[in-house]
Amino acid sequence: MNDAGNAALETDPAADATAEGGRRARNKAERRRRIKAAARAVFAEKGFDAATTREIAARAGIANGTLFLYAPDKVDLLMMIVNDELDPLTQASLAVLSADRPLLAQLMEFFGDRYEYWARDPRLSRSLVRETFNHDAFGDKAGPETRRFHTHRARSKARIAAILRAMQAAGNVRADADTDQAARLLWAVYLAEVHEWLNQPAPVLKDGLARLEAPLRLAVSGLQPAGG
Amino acid sequence: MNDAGNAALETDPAADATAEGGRRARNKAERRRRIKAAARAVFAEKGFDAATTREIAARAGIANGTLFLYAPDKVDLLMMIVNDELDPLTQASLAVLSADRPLLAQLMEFFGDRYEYWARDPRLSRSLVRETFNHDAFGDKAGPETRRFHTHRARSKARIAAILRAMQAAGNVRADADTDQAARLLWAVYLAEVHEWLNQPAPVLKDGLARLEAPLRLAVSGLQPAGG
DNA sequence: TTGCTTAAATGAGCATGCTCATTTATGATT
DNA sequence: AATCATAAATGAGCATGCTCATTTAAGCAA
Repeated sequence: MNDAGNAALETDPAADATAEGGRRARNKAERRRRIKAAARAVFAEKGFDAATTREIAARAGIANGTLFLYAPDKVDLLMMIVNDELDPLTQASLAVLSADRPLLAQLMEFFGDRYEYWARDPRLSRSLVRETFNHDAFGDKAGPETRRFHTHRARSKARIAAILRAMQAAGNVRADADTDQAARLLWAVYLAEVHEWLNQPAPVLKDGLARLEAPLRLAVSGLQPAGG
Repeated sequence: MNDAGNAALETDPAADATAEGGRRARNKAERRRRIKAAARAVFAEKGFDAATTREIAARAGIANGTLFLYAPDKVDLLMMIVNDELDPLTQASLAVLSADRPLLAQLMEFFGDRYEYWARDPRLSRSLVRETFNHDAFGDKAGPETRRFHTHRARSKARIAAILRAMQAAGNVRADADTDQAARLLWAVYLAEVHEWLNQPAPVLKDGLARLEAPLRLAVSGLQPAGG
């Protein structure tokens, strides 16, 4: 990994500690990269529960204890990976929301992108959704990546509420609806449905989306302007 | 525990194996009782996570391994207790549902009973709700008490759907609504809200119910007959 | 280069949920 | 009562997530 690592060349520290910081910083970044890759691989192969932190550490080429200097617990390893993959996707999905298009269709697009992601590795997604519900304690025990996940989820929820407010201003949503409550409702439906969908032996994307659309439509119908 | 247990009196098996079965059956029942009591106590004192199966076994006066002859895993111990306490409550709540009274009020009563139960020991309830979401695997790995819990939950959901159908027949719910989907929606709201409520440092019953009513009202409004 | 300070890595070890080969109790048979 | 078959109980032991005292490496000053 470090091809300039013999003692003779090591006399000048600057020779190795270039550009982006010293050796420490670079070693740390490199290790984090290897840990992510190892965790990704082992989780994919074995699933979250069967994966052991020992195997992840071994495959990353580090000692067991070292792993826990980079992630406070196993869950945070999973969140680390999922955050990296899900964040850009979420950002893209949120960007195309608009006040001018039908609410249900937009919701289905937004949630559909997530369903598509979950469908790529349903077993791992099932574990993630499970851990999502754990949200244990009141923030104390959660690792940084777990917190990141929930922060971004809250942002998404808020963004949906904002769109609802915009639609309200445009007259496409009942004026007397509480948009925050409505966003909570919609998200609750999404969570419950995705949970149930992923708890099937072999979740199929299309089936999941169909199961989602029905209660979502029902929830949306309560938001229609009077006489809609 | 067995006061006729000396050898001299043991010559006649019938002297001890009375009424409700032989010694084996009675020992088993007695042990199950002690295990339940021990688990109840330890869970209440330490919370689910901090409670150890070793302490439960010790307090029940049995060996460690014996515990797992009576419950396949720790979660099933919790479910055993909760089922015993929650089942009568659920049955009573379901019994008073009727097609003639306002939907929202009935839902608030039904879910309110559960909130009241959860509020008695929020820490333990939090763990239970968390495990509820685990519903791991496709039924394979779940213990009998865990399965009992989910069966009864499904029954409750079905009962709500039935009430919705009755209300539909009475003209109090939109004729074109899918009552099964509607029940799913309502239950999803309940789950999401109870989850969020219990994840606060000190959940207060009234607050929780207030937070529940809002999105529930919204969901119900989508079920009103046209022009309601 | 030599010390020295501090950050980082290490791996033995702990706690705990659960298993399983062995031991013990129970009930039936003679 | 003696013998046997089977159900049940036992506790040593395993796997694994995580900790922490100890060791090693990195940066820096002289």
